[in-house]
Amino acid sequence: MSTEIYDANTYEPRKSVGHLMNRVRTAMFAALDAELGADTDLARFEVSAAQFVVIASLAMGEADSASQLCKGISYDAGAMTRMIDRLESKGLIRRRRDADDRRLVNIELTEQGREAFPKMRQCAMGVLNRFLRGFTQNEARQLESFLNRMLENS
Amino acid sequence: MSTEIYDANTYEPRKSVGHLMNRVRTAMFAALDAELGADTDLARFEVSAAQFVVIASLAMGEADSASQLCKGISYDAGAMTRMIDRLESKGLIRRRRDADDRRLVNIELTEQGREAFPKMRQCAMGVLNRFLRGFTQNEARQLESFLNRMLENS
DNA sequence: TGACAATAATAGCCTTGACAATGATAGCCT
DNA sequence: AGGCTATCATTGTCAAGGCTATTATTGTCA
Repeated sequence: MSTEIYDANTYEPRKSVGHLMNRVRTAMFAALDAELGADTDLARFEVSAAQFVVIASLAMGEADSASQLCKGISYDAGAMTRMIDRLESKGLIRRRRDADDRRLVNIELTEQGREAFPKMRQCAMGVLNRFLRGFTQNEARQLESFLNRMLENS
Repeated sequence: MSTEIYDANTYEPRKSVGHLMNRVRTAMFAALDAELGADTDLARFEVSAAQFVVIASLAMGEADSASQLCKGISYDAGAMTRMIDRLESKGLIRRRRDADDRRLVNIELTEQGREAFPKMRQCAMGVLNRFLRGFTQNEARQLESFLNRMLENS
C-alpha cells in the first residue's frame, strides 16, 4: 500500500496542487496590488501586497524586528532590508537599534502606518472574500488547515 | 446573513488563506528547485521549478506555441519570450515559425527535452507528495478543487 | 581573556517576472 | 485593395527576491 498522493500514472503537472497554488497566489497578489493602488486613501503610499503583509505583521504585534519579520513570513533577509527601506521612505514604519542587543533593528509602525493599516486590512479582506466566493465557512477553514499542514510538512 | 468568509472582527492577515498560500508556494518552489538541482541527470540543465512547468505543458501536449503556454499557465508574454530563450539555449526546446500563421512561434521539445522530462516529473511529484504527507486522497482532491474554484473566481 | 562559532542586518550581484511600447501578421468589413 | 482592429512575439525598463559575502555584535568555551 502507498500513502502517496500522486503517482507516475495519474500525476499531471498542470493540474497539480503545486501549479494551481502558484497561479492562485499570483492572481491574488495582482488583485490586491490593484485594490491597494485604487483606494483613494492608500494610493499615495503605493503599497504592494507584499508590503501589506509586513505592515500587518507589525500591526498585529507578531514581530518587532527585521529577523522576526523574516521568520514570521518566510522572507529573505536581504530582501527584508530593502523592503524596510521602502516602507521607511514612505513614512509607514521606523527603524530603531535595539538597546540590549545592538545587532537587532527594532521596527515599529509610525503614526501614519497605524492609521493606514485598517484600510489596507479592509482591502486585503475584500480580495480574499472575492476569491473565496461560493465557499462555505467550513470549506474555508478546511483550506486554511490544508495549507498549515503543508507548511508543517516543509 | 452574509456570504463573506472573513469579516473585520475575525480576519488575521497572517493566518489567512492569502498569506498561507504565499508561504506554501514559496516553500514548494524552493524545494523543487533544490530537488532539480540535486538530481544527477538534471543538474547540468539547471532547470528551475518555473521552467519545469513550461516543459511539462509541452510534454503533455497542452500547448505548442508561446501564447498557448502563456494562457495555459498564466504567465506574462514578455517573460515567456525570455523563458523560451533560456530553455532553448539549454537545448531542451526548439522554436519554429508556424507556416500557416506567421505570428505564431511553435515550440516543441527537443529529443533531449523529451528524455529529461520523466526525471523532472519524478522530482516534482516527489516534492508534492512530501508536502502532502498525511493527506488522504480525498483531501488532496478537495484541495485541488478549492484551488480551481478560486481561479475561477478571479 | 582570547579564539571561535552563531546571529543580525546589510550590500552587491544576478535572475526573473510585470508592464508598456513596438512591429509583424491575420481577420474582417466595406 | 485599403483601413481598422486584434493577436502574437519581442524588446526595454523597472521592481523585487534569492544568494553570497561582509560587518558588527553576541555568546560560548577553553
